[in-house]
Amino acid sequence: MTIQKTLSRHLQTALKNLLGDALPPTCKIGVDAAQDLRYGDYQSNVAMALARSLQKNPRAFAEEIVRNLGEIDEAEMEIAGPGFINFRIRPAYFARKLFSMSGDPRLGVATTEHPQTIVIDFSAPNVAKPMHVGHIRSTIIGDTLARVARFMGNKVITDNHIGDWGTQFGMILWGWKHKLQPELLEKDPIATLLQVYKDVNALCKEKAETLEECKAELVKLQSGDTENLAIWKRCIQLTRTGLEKIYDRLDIHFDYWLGESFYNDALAPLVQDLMERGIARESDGAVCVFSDGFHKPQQDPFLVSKDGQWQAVPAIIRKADGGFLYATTDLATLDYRIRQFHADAIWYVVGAPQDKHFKQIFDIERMRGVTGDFRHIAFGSILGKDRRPFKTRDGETVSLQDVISEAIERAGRVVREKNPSLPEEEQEKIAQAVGIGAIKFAELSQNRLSDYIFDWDKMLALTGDTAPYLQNSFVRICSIFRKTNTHFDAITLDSPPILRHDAEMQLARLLVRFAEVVPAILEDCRPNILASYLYELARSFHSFYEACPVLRSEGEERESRLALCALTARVLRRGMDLLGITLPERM
RNA sequence: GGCCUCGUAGUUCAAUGGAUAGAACGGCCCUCUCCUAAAGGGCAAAUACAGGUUCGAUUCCUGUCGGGGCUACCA
Repeated sequence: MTIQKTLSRHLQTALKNLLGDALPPTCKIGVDAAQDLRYGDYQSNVAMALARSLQKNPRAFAEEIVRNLGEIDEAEMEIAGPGFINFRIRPAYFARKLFSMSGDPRLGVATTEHPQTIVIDFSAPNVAKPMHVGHIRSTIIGDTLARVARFMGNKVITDNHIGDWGTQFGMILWGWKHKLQPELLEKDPIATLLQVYKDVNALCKEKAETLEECKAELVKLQSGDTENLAIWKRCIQLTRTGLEKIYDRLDIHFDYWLGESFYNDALAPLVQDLMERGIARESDGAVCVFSDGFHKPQQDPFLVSKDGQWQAVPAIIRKADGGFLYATTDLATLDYRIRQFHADAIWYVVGAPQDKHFKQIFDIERMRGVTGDFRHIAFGSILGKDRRPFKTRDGETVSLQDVISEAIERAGRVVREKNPSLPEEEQEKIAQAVGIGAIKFAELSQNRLSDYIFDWDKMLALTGDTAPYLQNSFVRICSIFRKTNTHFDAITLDSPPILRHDAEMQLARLLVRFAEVVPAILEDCRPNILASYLYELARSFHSFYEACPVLRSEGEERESRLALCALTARVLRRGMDLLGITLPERM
């Protein structure tokens, strides 16, 4: 059990003793890690929170609680400020926690009490278009959430819902037939397809007749024309091959690649069903679902004023021309995931601008009686230097491939400079771990909802609050263990470590919190709390490393410090694994 | 117009309603005979504005100003 929970239980007992039935059953007994060491290690606000409804003085009530608790093994308590109960954990208790943690492969992290089947939908690039920086957020955040959810004991299914059936295929098909240079296609399929798309797109703006021809190609494809289907399949295959290369480099993998086209046959029956059940109806020739969730302006995010009348913004599921849309496919996809995967939860890692779309989808499912934990895990936009979102429509943005290559190159320059004696092969491996780690960590250490400005130097920075800083702390530990006979994994403690130095205590304080931090990530799907925890841990380790000699200390102090290093290494490795970042043993 | 969202050091980002608002980069000082200096230790520097709720507000509510997004047949 985490320290947080242990202390919380103590408080609960005390409050029951004091209040009996007067204790509201829903009362959350919060115990938090203190933000400042002056106030101890953990703190609770219950006294202040309850004082008002009990008509008691918060400070006096806090004293009552502490008196009722009496002496506890774990910590000393004191009342401070307006009624905080501060806990100062006894070093011996920290040491005991570290001892039990070091014998646990999960490092104290409990699995979830209610394991679920969770489908996570992320990345989802379009066919025939390369991934650009805009895909970084969904891809990296989604992958980390999948890793964490899995580690917590859930059954996780990752699904790359690629855009393989959009209207862009009209242009691509036309371009394939009129513009394609086969030799270029061999060399770099995705870039060539993108160029074809861009050229045709430009051409369509000039010549209306080309646009018409493109539309005709799309209709042919959709009605099952053999030639067009073959080209379409080839495009998907080429794209997928190219994408897999990038995903491999990023060490990100999907259980399924069920793109939009997979659901084609399900769309017509779905619309039919929704109409028969009275959920969808025709409006202006299109088939729409008008959400019934809200009806008053101000409360309804889907209401819009049209011709002076308030009316709902519908989710259109069939166009007047009979075509289906994004919303239709998403409904069919959700059905499939419930039916085939038996999903309890479906998480969509998709940008914040699509907020309304998902509200509509989830609302329609509610109207149909489909239940589940559906979440739109939104994230902010990546902005250009001008603070405006990249306009992906023009295709003028930075490709993900370029970001990755540049990152590895920059890291490579530093490795060669810092560690010229290493074999070239190993230098290259380190450059990969450092470069890709830097990209991932830069993404994961931000609050997912904030917009941020794309900046090469920031995303690829190698000093400061970055992956290499964390990797370096691990490397320092490996370096210590290279000079002893044991590997850090082989360390087994006979007794709890000794914590005398401030730096040792601080490290201990952070190490035991790993078990509190990991489950908290999924409460709000925020990987950045893990990233910032790991950064803090690495910082604490670096301080410890400067202040406390390990190999040059003696006796039980040496053993104890070795144990602290070993445990730090294991927490770093597990934590970075949850973030999908590789830790090199030297750099 | 309506709805959503954001506004924090020079810059880029943090902060489940908690105590003296954290970092990083940049700037200015120190520290390699010592387990890797991709490091450590210091200094200066910020909550857009005005009200309200609360013992306590960067966080919740209202308004103003300013950015961005969405607002029926693209995905």
